Amino acid sequence: MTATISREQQLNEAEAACLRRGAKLTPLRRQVLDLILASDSPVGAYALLDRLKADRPGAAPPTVYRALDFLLEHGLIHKVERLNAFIGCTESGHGHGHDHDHPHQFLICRRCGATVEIADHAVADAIAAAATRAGFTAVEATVEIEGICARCGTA
Amino acid sequence: MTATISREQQLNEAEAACLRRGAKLTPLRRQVLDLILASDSPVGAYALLDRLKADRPGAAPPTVYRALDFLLEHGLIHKVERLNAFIGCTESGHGHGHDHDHPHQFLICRRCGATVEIADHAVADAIAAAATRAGFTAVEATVEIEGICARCGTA
DNA sequence: GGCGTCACGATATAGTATCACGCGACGTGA
DNA sequence: TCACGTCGCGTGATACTATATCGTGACGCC
Ligand SMILES: [Zn+2]
Ligand SMILES: [Zn+2]
Ligand SMILES: [Zn+2]
Ligand SMILES: [Zn+2]
Repeated sequence: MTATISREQQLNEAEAACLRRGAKLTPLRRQVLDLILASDSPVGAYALLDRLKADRPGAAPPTVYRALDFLLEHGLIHKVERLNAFIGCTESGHGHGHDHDHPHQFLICRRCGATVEIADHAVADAIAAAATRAGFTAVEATVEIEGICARCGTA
Repeated sequence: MTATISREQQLNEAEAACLRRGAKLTPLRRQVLDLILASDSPVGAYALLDRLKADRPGAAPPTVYRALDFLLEHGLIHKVERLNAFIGCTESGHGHGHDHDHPHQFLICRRCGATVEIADHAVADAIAAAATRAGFTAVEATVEIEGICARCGTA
């Protein structure tokens, strides 16, 4: 399990997921997603724009933001608020496909910048309980944990 | 308990807390903190700047960002990442003073924008446990829960 | 063919945050 | 008393992030 999936394969799965939802993963959107998946840490919109310009000289901020909006909307990527950057969703292709908005948390390494997505039920439950206790109806939660990753901690 | 504290009193407590830490709550910093406490929802840096300009025509972005950095560093305010805005820490004056960096979470109402800080131990513990399980050393966590507040939910 | 929707190009602008330089106030020790 | 370092802040420029607006061509539908 947790076998490494090729980017090509991820893209194809994403395309299929979009079709199931009645949406289209156009070449542009596919390319932006590919650029995000190709990076091992979260990528900023303007970094994407720069890379995009190599292929599409006419690309401008709205070009990339529109693609990002689409990918976010369909759960193919997430935004890391602390970094103003975007990262591919790793919960796809592991059984339950792309939820539109599944509970997730990020572990962000201060030293190397590596950011991994986890989906911890205990955290999600504790958050839901805390919200309820405060008379609050939780819809979604941003959880971004900063610290030192295993690789950097043992080095 | 949880008696309402006047802003004046909060400011004086903040000043005392700074002194204890060997820092100075200068008039400028005090004024920025006052503006933040005066708002019932998180305030953006440029909104603060506009209000600051009434008193200090020369104020510029660095003026407010330097004050914000100081206030953040000393735990007097927090940043709400989802909103790019700042809010006073409500854990002060309730016994344990201003921790430099205490665990906290935000409940952000989608309808009215009201944002309240909570300090739920179960959430903090669940996050610490999840991080440990992943071999990650957590240092601090951003937790921002979006939904509908009690007031808006019952209306 | 007329029409609505959608994806995208293109230009401009808004909103958020930092850099770099300088200067005066203050404390400290020679 | 003076040289020196630190700190707080003024000031101008710049970088970085995100959105508004208008136009146009492709496509599906009737
Ligand atoms: Zn995900
Ligand atoms: Zn690391
Ligand atoms: Zn607080
Ligand atoms: Zn509300």
